[in-house]
Amino acid sequence: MKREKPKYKQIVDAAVIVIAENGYHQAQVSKIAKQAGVADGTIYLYFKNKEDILISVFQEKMGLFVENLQKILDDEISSSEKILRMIDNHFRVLATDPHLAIVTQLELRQSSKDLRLKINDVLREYLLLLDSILVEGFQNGEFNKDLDIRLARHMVFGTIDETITTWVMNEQKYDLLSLAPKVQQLLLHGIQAK
Amino acid sequence: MKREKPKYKQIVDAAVIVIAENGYHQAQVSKIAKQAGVADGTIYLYFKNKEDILISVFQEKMGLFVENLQKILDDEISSSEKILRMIDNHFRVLATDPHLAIVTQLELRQSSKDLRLKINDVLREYLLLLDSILVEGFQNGEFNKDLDIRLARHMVFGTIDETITTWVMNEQKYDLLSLAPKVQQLLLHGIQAK
Amino acid sequence: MKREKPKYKQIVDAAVIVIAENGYHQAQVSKIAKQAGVADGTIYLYFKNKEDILISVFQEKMGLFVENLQKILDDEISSSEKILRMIDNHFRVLATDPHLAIVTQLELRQSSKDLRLKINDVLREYLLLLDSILVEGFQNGEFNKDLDIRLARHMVFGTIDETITTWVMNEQKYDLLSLAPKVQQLLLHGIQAK
Amino acid sequence: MKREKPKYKQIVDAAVIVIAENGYHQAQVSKIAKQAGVADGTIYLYFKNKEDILISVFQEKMGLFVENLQKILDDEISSSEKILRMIDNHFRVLATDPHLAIVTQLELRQSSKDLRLKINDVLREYLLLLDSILVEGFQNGEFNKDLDIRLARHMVFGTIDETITTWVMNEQKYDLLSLAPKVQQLLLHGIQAK
DNA sequence: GATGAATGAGGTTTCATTCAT
DNA sequence: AATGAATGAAACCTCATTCAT
Repeated sequence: MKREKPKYKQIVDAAVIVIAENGYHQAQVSKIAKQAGVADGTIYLYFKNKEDILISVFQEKMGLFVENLQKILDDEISSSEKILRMIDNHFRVLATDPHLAIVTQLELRQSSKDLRLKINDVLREYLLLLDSILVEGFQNGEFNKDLDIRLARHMVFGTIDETITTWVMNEQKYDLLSLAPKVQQLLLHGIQAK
Repeated sequence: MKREKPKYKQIVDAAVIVIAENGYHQAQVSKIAKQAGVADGTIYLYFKNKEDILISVFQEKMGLFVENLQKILDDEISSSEKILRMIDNHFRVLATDPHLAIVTQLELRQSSKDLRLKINDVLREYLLLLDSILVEGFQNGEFNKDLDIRLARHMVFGTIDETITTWVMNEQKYDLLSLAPKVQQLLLHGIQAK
Repeated sequence: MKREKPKYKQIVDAAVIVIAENGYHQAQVSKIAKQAGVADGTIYLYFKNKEDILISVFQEKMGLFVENLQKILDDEISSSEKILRMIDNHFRVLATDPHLAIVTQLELRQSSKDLRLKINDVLREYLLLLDSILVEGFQNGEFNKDLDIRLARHMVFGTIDETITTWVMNEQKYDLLSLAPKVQQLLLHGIQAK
Repeated sequence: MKREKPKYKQIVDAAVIVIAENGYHQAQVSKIAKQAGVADGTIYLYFKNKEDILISVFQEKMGLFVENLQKILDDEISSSEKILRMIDNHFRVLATDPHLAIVTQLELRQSSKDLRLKINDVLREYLLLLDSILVEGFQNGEFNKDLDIRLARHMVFGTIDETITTWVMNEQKYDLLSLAPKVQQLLLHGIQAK
């Protein structure tokens, strides 16, 4: 399993840094290799091509979100509490890793449609977990039954994403985490049963 | 004023079509020129460079949104009704022009960070109008005063954007307009005073 | 018709010189462009890709052989005389253009199987003309009827080719043309009716 | 003497198979190593570099031709009969080993001029034996004294080579050996005294 | 104003070879 | 003797932009 080898992770981490600092279109393979401390050719022992590096970046890092969210789902807490924690987790992961925030919110979105479709496959897993919280909330009466689940998901994810993207675009000048409670309140108010 | 000359609009319209049909990275200047029925060099009589074409696309087309939204603001109706109409307008414009929907939701997002910052300047005008509705609603007691205006704006715009992007990614297979009432209900429920 | 433009021929001629002087694998597109006095990109206005340059070299230059051979065929002379003149023409063209001789006999043969198959299509035209001389000679009784036409063609072309290749490999140190009469005698003796 | 070690032959045989099946330009050292069942690095214990493998392929396999031809020369038979047997041997060896035929007639000819000059050194031994038959034939009056020995050699080898190459290019679809008698007749007719 | 031929910088990927184990 | 992970040089082609006509 290649992704357990240290160099695999070295290269993925290097890619995040290089993309964040130089921008997607200036993130040449040679730069990533240099940052990772390996030769250009070594990259191709661990990745099929450049696109494969970028997908791996997303998979590896998105894994953090999914893994944490999975744990949240397993806890015996109310659906509302799960939404709260999910938002907190989402904000916290990106607030903790400024490079990663730039990469996911701005840079990786410049990738070709092809690459973004693959990235979406990774994202889908995350959104499915979100859906399962929403479904649970509908069933136990915490959330408003009249809601369309798809739209509720759009609202939760769209609000989070827009909030973080704006924060990144403003060069992370203010404290993202301190926005979490208000976003939580806003979204819960939007979906909770009256 | 160059942008009143017929060729200016010809080229902007050609750009929308070429980008929608070929994708952002396959939208070469020569293709746009051909589609517009002018020579490559002619493009540079009307635009400073390629980026300038893309910004103009956004400005020209965004104009539709802003213009309509301005009219809505001028009407003597409740703030809630204004939000309703704004959402309807946003959905309607993009549902009516499939090429434009592809360009704004998918293709232009692949542009460089620089370009997207400039696109955001254009978008800001639209978001300021949205803000003015929200402020009005707070002041006249229609909307929940506890809300952070910035976050409320993220929620409204993020939800709309996420909903439309998902619709475009699904190849516009279902009827977008029929989702408008539910999105309206969802968002109003989220921001209205209790 | 691109191949009537002067730059097309400029580039083809430059390619012959660069390949002859540097060898097939050292004939980079940039070198050919420099020799032709044009920018690298200009090459691609006239040729689809590098392979296309090489095929064109062969087509353009092989054209000399075929054109001359066609004229010989049209003359009202004996079949033996036609063979004589064909050999003379073949030797003369290559003896006159040392660069071309290196390219056709040594360098172009290093090309990939794909390219060589395309080169063979060009060559086939030439061999068909040779066949038509042989057929005529069989029919008018000048050549030995027992001969298999395919093998006779192999003998004529194989002998000529081997003779010239050896001459090129010996750095064209001796006079190729002076070998022509003996090759003619040898081949005619081999195929003439007793 | 390294070339007596089993791995030396293993690698040479692997090279023939890999080149025949993948083509010269797709015959990477790593593929040859894999086919031979050794590590990449092991190749370099037996060969100086990749070119050395290819020269060795030619030397080892050409040995078959030379060895057989040497035996033919030692027989007490007429010079014409020796030519007959030489042709038969040449055809037979390649008809029997389709991989080898592809390698010698098509793939190795794509090698660099340098490599081909070295291959020619190997070939020279074979051509010298051919020359000795021709000289013998001139001296004992079997062959036409007027012939230039060099050109006669070109004719014999060129015809054989052209015939076999055409056969390989036609994917060895017809029976090569059955052409031998006609080629023999053709060449003998070309060189025999009248 | 309009043309379109010409420009030339820049990056991903392959693969022969090495060398620490 | 044998391994195989690591190296790093090298080149084709695209396309935004210019400028002579």
